[in-house]
Amino acid sequence: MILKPKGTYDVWGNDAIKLERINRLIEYFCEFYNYDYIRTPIFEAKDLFHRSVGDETDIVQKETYDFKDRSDRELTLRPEGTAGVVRSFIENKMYGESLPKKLFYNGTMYRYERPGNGRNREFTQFGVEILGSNDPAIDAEIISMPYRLFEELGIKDLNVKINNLGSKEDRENYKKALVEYLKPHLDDLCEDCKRRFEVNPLRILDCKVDADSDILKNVPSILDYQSAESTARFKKVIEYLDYLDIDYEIDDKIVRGLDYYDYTVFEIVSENEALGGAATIAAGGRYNDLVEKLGGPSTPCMGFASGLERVMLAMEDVEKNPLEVYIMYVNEEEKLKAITLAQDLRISGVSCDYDTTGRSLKSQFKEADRNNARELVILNSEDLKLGLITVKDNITKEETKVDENEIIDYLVSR
RNA sequence: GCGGAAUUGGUGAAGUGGUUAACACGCCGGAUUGUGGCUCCGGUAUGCGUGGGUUCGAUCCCCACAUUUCGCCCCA
Repeated sequence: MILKPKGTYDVWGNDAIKLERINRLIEYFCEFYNYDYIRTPIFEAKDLFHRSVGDETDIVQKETYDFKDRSDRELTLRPEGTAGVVRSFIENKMYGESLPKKLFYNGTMYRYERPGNGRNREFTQFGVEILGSNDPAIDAEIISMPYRLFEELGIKDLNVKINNLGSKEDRENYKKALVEYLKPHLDDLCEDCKRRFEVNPLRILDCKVDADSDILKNVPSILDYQSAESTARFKKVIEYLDYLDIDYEIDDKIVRGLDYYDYTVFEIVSENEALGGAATIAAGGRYNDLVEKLGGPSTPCMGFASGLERVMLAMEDVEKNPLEVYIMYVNEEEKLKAITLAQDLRISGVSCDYDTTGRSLKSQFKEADRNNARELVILNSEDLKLGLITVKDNITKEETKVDENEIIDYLVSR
């Protein structure tokens, strides 16, 4: 038997029902928030991700699927969605149109990782990007939109964590202060943090091992190293979130793993057993320098991405929509009637089905119940001769004999 | 990339170096000669992750690989 490649998975059964529901809600939300759908290629030039996500990040260092095509072009399966959208924004000169450009995408991403619960090599992200506005109201919308979406999906125990990384200069100033502070304590940090100290000291804030140590508890806060302008901006974001009635928690230890973030960054976390405790189901932030860095005009942007596999895990099981009509028959004459009746009902907008495995009538009843059928049509040769069809309400168990010519209208009306 | 655990039928699972690998659920059929969901009876086609090895003999022991899962790393 040939098995699916490691880190991939099939969506079917209850997961498929969940995914359909999520996708429908995404489209519904995006329409009402005025986002336009964008689809970009699943593979892009390798350089795009090196220059956007960052050469030194783990994602690019060890997780991308890189390959050469037959003409030796260096390509990479997209590990995230923002880079492609920004590339498309520049390449198609969308900056020439009315701004801001509000876009959403929903598709598969690829990272060569160790698979685990809610973590796959091929996974699906839904995300939103707003290009061309630095209004703090955008920040508030980018945070509140997925939050409301998750609420609508019935996900409980949502928690927003938010931080302000400020401008590049703000971060450089902070980095200096942080290094200064940590230097004398270096020996007391875990091995990973010693490495991070050299490569990317900001990420030490993320460390789980040392999180409870006094060293990290007393670490200088990045919020104290912001310019007046950045601090005022962040205050506005917070104010808007308050007005939108979003629960959040300012966490000055959040630094994201992608290099392009600045100013507002956030995570939406779900406390959920299926996810093994707390798991980030969406995250994002501002990236005001990225468009320029990739060769476009200076354009402030913000976006988020949400891993649909994790969203599915955080959701309760969903019931399949019940079947409206199940048609039962035993002999060939009745079967002919069943087939034509089924077609007529389906065209009339009534969902229905009938047996095709030669089951006994008893089993057909069971199958109808498995489909949660609301109405049972029980075909009977004797009745058919009189032009009658028996309909049984599967909830009240009441039976009615309906004239053959009125059966469609009768079932549509119910 | 590092470390641990797991892998038995449609599903959940018990079990043993040697004739028919339990039990439960599900499913199918019958009792009910065309109206079920309860009950009872019966059935469920060469099934022990894959490939090697040890052995007279392996589902059970050894090795490798694959997949899943937990922790680390990282992230959605």
